[in-house]
Amino acid sequence: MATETTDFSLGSVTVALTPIERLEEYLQSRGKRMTQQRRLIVAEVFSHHEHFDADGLLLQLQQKLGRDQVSRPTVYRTLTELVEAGLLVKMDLGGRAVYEHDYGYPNHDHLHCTTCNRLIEFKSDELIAIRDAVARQNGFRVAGHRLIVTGTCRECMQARQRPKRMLDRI
Amino acid sequence: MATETTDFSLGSVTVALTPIERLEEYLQSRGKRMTQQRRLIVAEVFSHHEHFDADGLLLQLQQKLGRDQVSRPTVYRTLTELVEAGLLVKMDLGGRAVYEHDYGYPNHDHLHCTTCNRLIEFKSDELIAIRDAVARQNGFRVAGHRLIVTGTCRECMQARQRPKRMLDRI
DNA sequence: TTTCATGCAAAATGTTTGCACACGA
DNA sequence: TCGTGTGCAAACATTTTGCATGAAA
Repeated sequence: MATETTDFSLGSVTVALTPIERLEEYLQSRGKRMTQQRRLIVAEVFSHHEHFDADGLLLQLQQKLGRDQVSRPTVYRTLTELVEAGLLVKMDLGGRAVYEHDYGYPNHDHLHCTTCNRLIEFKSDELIAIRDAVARQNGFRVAGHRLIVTGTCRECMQARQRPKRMLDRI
Repeated sequence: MATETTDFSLGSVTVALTPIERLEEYLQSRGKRMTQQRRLIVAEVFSHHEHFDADGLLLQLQQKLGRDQVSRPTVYRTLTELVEAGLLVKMDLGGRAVYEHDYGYPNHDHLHCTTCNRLIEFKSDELIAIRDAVARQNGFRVAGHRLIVTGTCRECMQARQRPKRMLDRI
């Protein structure tokens, strides 16, 4: 505790528009339309701050709204749009696409526990500085980055040490 | 040039065994067998240091050896083994699995040009230091990491500025 | 009233698997 | 020989697409 002084925790970013308003703005600028399905998807996606995939989102929508509100292709198409609109970021984790909030939330990176599959977020300005220095040296124009540190989280390490109480979290 | 002093270039690591010998050792320790197909795959994979995917490797094998030397499932199964054996590392890039050498080659990260799809390698000890500090603060046991910086490489930036000479590299 | 978006079913993509036969130790 | 590896075909999981219908602007 004494030697670790840098703060890797996340704050939040104040934004002028709600996610739905932000999407509306984006859609209008492209001659696209705000639909009932897009509203439902954005509302669900931004109702909590967790990482999710297309299938999980579809399931949530079906459970909360009934089976016939939003179809699978529309979920995929809308997720692509939300990424284009800057509301979400997409990352590839073990073959499937995982999404998380990018709007109203600071840029950050992840610790990925390969035992319980949890993602822990952290933020580091020093990392950005290194990234930009490397890019500069290579004449590379940075658009963004994705850092995923894989390993085992505290809970799973402890669970491994006392194999009495087996956690079956996925 | 004057302000950039840190060295991000890669060296190489001297190893006692050839990749095939290293695989042989791994296979024996597990009661598995060295086969003609595994030999062919390892030889092809380590004949040059480039990033590749399963499909590309299969194509290379078919072109150099004829169509009936190694099947697609065997390529996939063997790639999985080479990762387990520590000869290769696997990463997910835009939905598909991409492999690269891990044996006889230092750990490193990548700049990914989204225009020409090229991967530029770099190495940074400072990055490792930050990674480990974050992990320590979270009680996280690090197994490894994957950092991919996305953007546009020098050549594609230049090509964009003078749209005369169109590069059609993929 | 004209686009654009949706849903359905089917296709495409990338990867994995069951099973009979082949082969290495 | 004995058990592991292979190839084939089929299954699989995820994501994308063509097309007719439905709904925003």
